[in-house]
Order: sequence, then structure tokens, then C-alpha cells
Amino acid sequence: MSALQNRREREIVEMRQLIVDAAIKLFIEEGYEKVSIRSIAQRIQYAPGTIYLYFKDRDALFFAMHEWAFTKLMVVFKTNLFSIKNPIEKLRAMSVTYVNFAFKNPELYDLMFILQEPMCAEENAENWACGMAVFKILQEIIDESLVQKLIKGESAPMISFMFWSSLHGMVSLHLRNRLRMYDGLDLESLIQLTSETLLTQFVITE
Amino acid sequence: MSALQNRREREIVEMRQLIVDAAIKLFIEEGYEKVSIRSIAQRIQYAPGTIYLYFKDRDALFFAMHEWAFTKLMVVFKTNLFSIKNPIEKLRAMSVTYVNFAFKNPELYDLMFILQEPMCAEENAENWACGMAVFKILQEIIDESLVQKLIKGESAPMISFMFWSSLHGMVSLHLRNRLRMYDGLDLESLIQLTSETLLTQFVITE
DNA sequence: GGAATTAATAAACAGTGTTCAGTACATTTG
DNA sequence: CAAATGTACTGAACACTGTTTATTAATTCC
Repeated sequence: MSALQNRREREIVEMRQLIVDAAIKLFIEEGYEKVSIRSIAQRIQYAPGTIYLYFKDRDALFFAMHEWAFTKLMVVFKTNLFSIKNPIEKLRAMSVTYVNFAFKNPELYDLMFILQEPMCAEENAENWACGMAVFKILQEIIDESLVQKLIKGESAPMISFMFWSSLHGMVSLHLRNRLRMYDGLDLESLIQLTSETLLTQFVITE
Repeated sequence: MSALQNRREREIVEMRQLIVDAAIKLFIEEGYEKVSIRSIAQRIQYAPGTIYLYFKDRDALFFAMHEWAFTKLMVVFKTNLFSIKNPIEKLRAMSVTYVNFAFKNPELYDLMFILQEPMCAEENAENWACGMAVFKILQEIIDESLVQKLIKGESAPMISFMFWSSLHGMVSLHLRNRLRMYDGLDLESLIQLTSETLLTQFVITE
């Protein structure tokens, strides 16, 4: 490979990152509706058409944004979990971290788990590497918990699914404003407490 | 009130329903993106501007659509639950019905629990009657279960929140294509089974 | 029947995603 | 070094979008 090709490849990566960064900043600062190809282009001082040289379409850009968000969650997970040995404590810490991330980064959570756009990107119709990677962390913790007979249940995939869905359900109902029956309450506390109640119910105590 | 006012009031209700019906049909048949003011107007043979004589804006129309969807879920609930006396069986039937409704009517579920638009309608910024009404059914079942000491836990609001969130989490992750790690599996069965596993864990057995 | 009211319209405005002919600059070739 | 090639980028165009408003046409009232 020639030096030019090499440089060009680097430039493409950099330009894609420039676009993704601008799009995410716009999303966080101005909200979903303001994330238009034109507003992104204006922010990085390029013509709208240029963005299409680096992303097939809007969905592909949202997929890249959602991948970037996953790397952020991954960093938080690794930082908060790496030192914990006990599987139950690890699971507890993971739940707390997950909910906390969602409350601190509602727009990123939206990208990762709620919005339709990222999953419409044609190129990634089949696999979903970043989602799988995060899920793998959870599943390994559950696996270890079952092996050590620390929690009830048999199927690690099902228990993983249950814990994740519970957290996602609570968080996404909140983000989509469907928890008005709990108005006045501190929702993050309610969610953390409910999550703890659920976990406790599955922990084996003797 | 004059006869004319009376008739006019009826006409307004009918026209609003005509618009909501057309919008929902369009949503179900052609998908979210095709639900534009113009396409709705064309479908009912009116000019686009006419819709704004009956709905403040797009969000208000989506709120009406989402209310209509709730009445449909309500009917299903009442049909499936009214004859069941045992609270646990009622809770079980409610879960099954909820998940089944979501799989049979993914677009309606979207309107009710996932989409942003309906909850942006200015007029209904505070209360959320239809959501509350459905939630009340669940809470009363949980309440009765706690009174009869059939399930573990103390706080009815929290246990209700937990069951609902779990179901919503599983369903919405599926609808938003975030369950690719379970590709190949029958997801409705997985969800029903996981829901049953969760319920069993909270039932008091002696 | 003439005046007042009002439901409905069509056109306009400002925005959207996306495409593509053209330009201007960088690299390669003769 | 100059000419030819290649290409990153542009900006205008297309077909849409939600929403507003002056105008029209029909109905109700007196």
C-alpha cells in the first residue's frame, strides 16, 4: 500500500470522526430534531453533500453515532467493574452503572437502545457487534453467578435477558415520559431501588 | 345549546375520528415515515390545512392516535381478565395479554409506549389519563395480591413498576431490533417464558 | 334576499434527505 | 516543468416535510 493511500485512509477515519462528533454534540445540545445533515455540515464548515462521501445515508451516520456511544458505556463498565470479584457484587455494580449512565447521558442511551435509525443502517443489517459486546459482559457475570450457585435459575441467557430488560424497561419508560404516575418521586432512586429488589429476589441466601 | 351547535360538535368529533383512523391505517400499512399531514389529507380527500382545524399540530394528532390505541388495549384487557378471580392468575393473564397485544399490534404499541410525539402534545402536558387507567388495573391486581399475601414485597407501586417495566423492556428491545443475540429464537415465547419465570419468583408458595 | 359567519382550500415559507453535474486542487505522468 | 489524470468538495436542484394565512365558497342568520 502506497503512502498516499495510507494517508488517505487516515483522513477518511478522521473525517468520519469529525462528522460523528459534530452530530453527537448537536444531538446533545440541541436535541434530536436539530440533527440534520445541513446543520451538521454547517457546524464543521462543509457542504451538506460532503457528508455523503463518508456515510451512505442518515441511518449509517446514526449507526456510527450509536457505536461511539457504546464505546463510552464500555469504558464506564470496565472502569467500575474490573476490580470486583464477587459475581453478585459485580452484577449489582453493573446495574447501578447502567442506570446511572442512562440518567447522565439520556441522548446516548436513546441512540443505543431506543432510536430506530441506527438499526436501519443497511451495512449492519445482520450483526450488531457493539450491542453484543456489552451483552457478553452481563452474560458472563450471570454465568459465573449460576456456576457458583449464587442466584436462582438455570438458563443464563434468560436470566441475562430478564435483568437487562427490566433495567431498560424502567429507563426507557422514563426517557419517553411514560411514568407520570410516579411524578414527584426521584425516578433514578426508584429505579435503583426496584432493580435492587429484583436482584435480591434472585440471590440465593442460606 | 342550539341544534346547530349540537350538530357541529358531533361533526367535529366525527372529523377528528376520520383523521385519526386514516392516520392509524397509514401508520400500520405504510409505516411511521409515511404518516405525513399531506398523505393523511390525501387519504381522506381534504386539503392538508384542514387537519389543522381539528388538531393543533402533528403531536396533538399523534396523541389522539395513541389514545385510540389505549382504548383498544383496554378492551382486550377487560375481555381477557374480567372473569378471573384469583389475583395471581389475573396477573399472569394480564402479562400474557400485554405481550400478545404488542406482538399483534407493534405499531399501536409504539404509539402508546415508545414514540416521543404523543407525549409532546402541549394540551396534555400534565395528565396522561389513558396510561394511568391501564396502570390502575395492574396496580389493583398487585394490591390484591399483597393483601392476600400471595406475592412477596411490600410496596404495590414498586412491584407494579417492576412487572410493567420488565414486560415493556423485553417488548421494546424486540420492537427496536436490539435482540439480535437471540436471533433464531421465537421471541414471543422467550418473552412469555421469561415473564413467567419472573412472576414465579415473586409468588409465595407454601 | 342580503349580511354575517365559517369550513375548506391553495399557495407560500422554511425546513428536510439525497443526488449529481461541475469545479478546483492534488497527484501522477510524459 | 507542463499536461493529463484523478478526486474531494461544492452548491444547486428534486421531491419531500410541517405549518400559516389570505382567499374562496358555502351555509346560517336576520
